[in-house]
Amino acid sequence: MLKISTRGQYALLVMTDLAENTDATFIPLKTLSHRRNLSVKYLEQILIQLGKAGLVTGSRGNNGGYKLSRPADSYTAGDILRAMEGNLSPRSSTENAHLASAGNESFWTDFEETVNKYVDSVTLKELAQKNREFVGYEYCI
Amino acid sequence: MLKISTRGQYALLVMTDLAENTDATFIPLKTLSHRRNLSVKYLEQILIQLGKAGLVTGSRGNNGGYKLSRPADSYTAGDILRAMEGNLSPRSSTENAHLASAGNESFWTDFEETVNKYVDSVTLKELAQKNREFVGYEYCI
DNA sequence: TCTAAAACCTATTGACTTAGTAGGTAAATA
DNA sequence: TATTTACCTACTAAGTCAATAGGTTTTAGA
Repeated sequence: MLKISTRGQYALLVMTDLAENTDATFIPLKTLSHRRNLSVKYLEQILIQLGKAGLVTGSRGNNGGYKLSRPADSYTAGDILRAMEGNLSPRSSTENAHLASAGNESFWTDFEETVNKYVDSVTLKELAQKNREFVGYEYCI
Repeated sequence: MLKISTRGQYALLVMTDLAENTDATFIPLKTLSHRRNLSVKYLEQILIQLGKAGLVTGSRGNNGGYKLSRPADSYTAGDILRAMEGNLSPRSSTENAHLASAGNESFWTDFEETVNKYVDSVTLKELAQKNREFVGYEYCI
């Protein structure tokens, strides 16, 4: 159905939260989960996956938590979504012989390319900035 | 997972099959299903849905079948996919309050717009043409 | 008018995916 | 040593989706 999973969407949100934290401190899951009103256990799965993909760095124990592994402007939205969703191909990877009518193969590869090009045109820094603007506006009400 | 359902993919294939039929005759499901090696009953669901969307016209009884409702170059791939998938929004329509952090709202609306713009840039006629070229090539082996 | 061929309709199953929960282990700090 | 945190692994309940199946209605032709 051409949907990005909620996990992918949450990942994008949490990454913007981490991006707002410019100093090198770690932010614990508890704080992040509270900000987004999600269970710690659920967010955990997302951050562990982001960690395995190298996008965030975790630190255990007291004063531990998560932070971005790199500067915010070095991430694209695509980096984050692909880390959660796998590739962004509009076709299932389970090869289906019936569907392999290679006539419109290029339609699908171009489709995927279009999607990737878009999500890679937006940086995490930009997302965080927009988010901050919006939150600011919200607080002004 | 950003996938187009197999039904959507089949729909695109079947529509190209119908597009090759330039005269006004109806092609029965039996023929179409044989060409794509799919069960009649399964293809049926797809064509009924395409019919309800007005993309194909069915005729019952002897010598009945399906044909395109309009000339092939008046369809875009997007018309066909949306008829099968509903809208092509990368987010689920079931509103999730947690995810409504409108900061990156524009990211998602632009995402959808990018997808729609792409799928609407390809006409059924072009798809059918590519398919024909490929089949020709295949037969030459 | 009968018969066959076709579209059309509605339900169901079985496999898979996914959102969210839960219980536990390992590491780091105070 | 105790607390705080990340990290790991499993599970469940709901939903989606591909594919099958049994039936009804319409149409053309014999």
